Amino acid sequence: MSSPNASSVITRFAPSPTGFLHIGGARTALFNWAYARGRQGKMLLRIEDTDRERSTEAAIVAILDGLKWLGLTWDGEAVSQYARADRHREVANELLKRGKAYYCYCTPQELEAMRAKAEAEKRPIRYDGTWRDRDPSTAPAGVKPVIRFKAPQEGETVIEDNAQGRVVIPNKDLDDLIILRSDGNPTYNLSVVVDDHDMGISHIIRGVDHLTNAARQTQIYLAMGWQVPSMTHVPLIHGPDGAKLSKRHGALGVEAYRAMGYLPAALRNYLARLGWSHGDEEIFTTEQLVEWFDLKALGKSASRFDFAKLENLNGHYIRHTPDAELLQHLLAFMPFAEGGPALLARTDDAMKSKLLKAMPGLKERAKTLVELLKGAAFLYAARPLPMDDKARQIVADGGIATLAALTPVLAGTTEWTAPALEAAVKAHAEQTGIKLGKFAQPLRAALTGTSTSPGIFDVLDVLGREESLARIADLTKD
RNA sequence: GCGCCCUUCGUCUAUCGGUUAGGACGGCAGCCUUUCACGUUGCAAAGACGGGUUCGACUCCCGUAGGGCGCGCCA
Repeated sequence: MSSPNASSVITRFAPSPTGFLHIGGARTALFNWAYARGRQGKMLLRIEDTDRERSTEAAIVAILDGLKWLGLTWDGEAVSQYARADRHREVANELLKRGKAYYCYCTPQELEAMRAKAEAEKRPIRYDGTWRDRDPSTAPAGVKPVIRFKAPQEGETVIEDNAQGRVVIPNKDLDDLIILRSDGNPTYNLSVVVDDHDMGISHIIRGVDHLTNAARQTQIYLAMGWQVPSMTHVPLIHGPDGAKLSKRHGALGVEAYRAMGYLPAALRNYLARLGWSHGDEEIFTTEQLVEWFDLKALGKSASRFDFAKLENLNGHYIRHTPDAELLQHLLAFMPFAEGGPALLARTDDAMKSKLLKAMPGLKERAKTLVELLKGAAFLYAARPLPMDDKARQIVADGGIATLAALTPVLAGTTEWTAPALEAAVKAHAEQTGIKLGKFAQPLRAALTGTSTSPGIFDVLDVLGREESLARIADLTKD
C-alpha cells in the first residue's frame, strides 16, 4: 500500500465523527494539507469512526463539508476506519502470537474499582497488569476478554517530534492498553497505528493532546517491527479566555465561522498564524503558505483565538477580493445568513448588477459578509423606507427642508452619474454657502434609511434617478 | 496524584548569546473626510520569578510559580 517512492510525503487528517469540524481540527487539517501540497505529497482523509456509539453520519457530512468550504482537498476517497476492523483484529492477533499482547479478563467494574482505589491511595491510575502473566486457563467463566498490549515496563519510549523536540516518557508510566475490546472491536491506538502504517503515512501532524498516544503508538510500531512515521504534535488553540476550546465551552464548528461571514481564505490565513510563523509575515496567500509551511517553524505553546484579529484579516480579504468574485462569495453566504435566504430569493439579475455596482463602496466598510450584506440592505429596501433612529433624527433636524431644496438640483442634473451629481450638489453648496456635509446626511437618511453608507453620490448612482427621487419625495411630499 | 509539555507587549508572534527586544491585531492621539469605513502618522505596551553558566543572556542549565495536555472496553 505504501508508495514505491520512500521519500514521498503522505500526511493524513483523521477526525472522529462525533461532532463538527472544530477550529483546532481545521487548523490541523490545514497544516497537513499545506505540508503535503508543498512537497508534492498527498493528504489522505480517514474518518475515525470506530466508536460506533458516538459516530454519526451527520458529523461525517459536516466535517467533509467544512473541509470543502475551507478549500482543503484530500487525495483519494475518505477511508472509514471502522471498515478496516478486520485488519485491526488481524494485527491484534499477530501481536498476541508474538507475545506482545495478552487476554485480560477483568470486567469494567473491576477496572473501575482499580481506578477508584488507586485514586484514593493517591497512586497513579493505571492497569495493574493482573492478567499480564496469568495463565488464561484460570480465566473466569462467562467473561469475554479484551486483548491488551504488553507494554514494555522498563526503559523509556522516545518520540522525536518535529514541533516538541525529543520527548522521553518512562515506560513505567505507560500501562497495558486495551487494543481489542471484549466485543471484538479494535480501539483507537491500535487502529491508528495499523491504518497509518497500511496507508503509508510518512508524516503524522496532529494536536499535542495526542502526545501520550504517540508514545503508546510508538511501542506498537516497534512491537510489529514497523517504521515509526515522522511525528509532529502542534500546540492547541485555546478560547479567548485562555480556557480550553472544548465542545461545551463555545467551541464552534467551521460552519459557524461561515455563518459569521468569514472568507475561507481569511480563515486559512488566520489559522496558519496560530502556532506557526514565517518571520514577520502576517498576510499571505494560500500559495505562499504552501510554499513556506515548514514543520520546523512550528511553535510549542498554546495560543488563544482572537476574533478581533480574524475580523481585521477578514476585512482585508474582503477589500482585496475583486468585486465580481466577492459577489459570488456573498451569494454563497446568503443561505447561511440571518434573513439571508429571503434576500437571496429576491436577488435577480438586476439586483446582482446593482450589488456589483455598489460593491466598491460596500466592501470598503465591511469586515465580514454579514456586514457586507447589512450594508447592501438599502438596495433591497422597499419604499417608503424604514428609518433607523439616527436617520430619523437627521430628517427631523431640518433634513426635510434641505432635501426639498436639493430636489430641483438633483432633478435638474442631466447626467445621472456620481461625478455629475457630485458636481451639481457641490455647486449648490457653494452657492448657498452651506457645507457639503449638511446635504450629505439628509440625503443618506432619505436614500438608505441609515446614517452610514457608501459615498452618497455612489448611492444616488446605483439607486438610479427614479428610485432616488422617489425616496426623497417620500419624505418631502407632506 | 502521576507523566509530559509550555511561559516575550492585552492577543498572535519575530529573535536562533551581543538588538534602542521587531512586526501584526487591539487600545490611545492626530491627519484625511459627505457618514461610516479605508488609508496614514505617532504614542503606550513584553522577556513569570529565583539561581547559575558566560566577558555578555529573552536566548543555555537548575529550581519555583502559573498554565496546558494526557492518564477510558472515547478518539
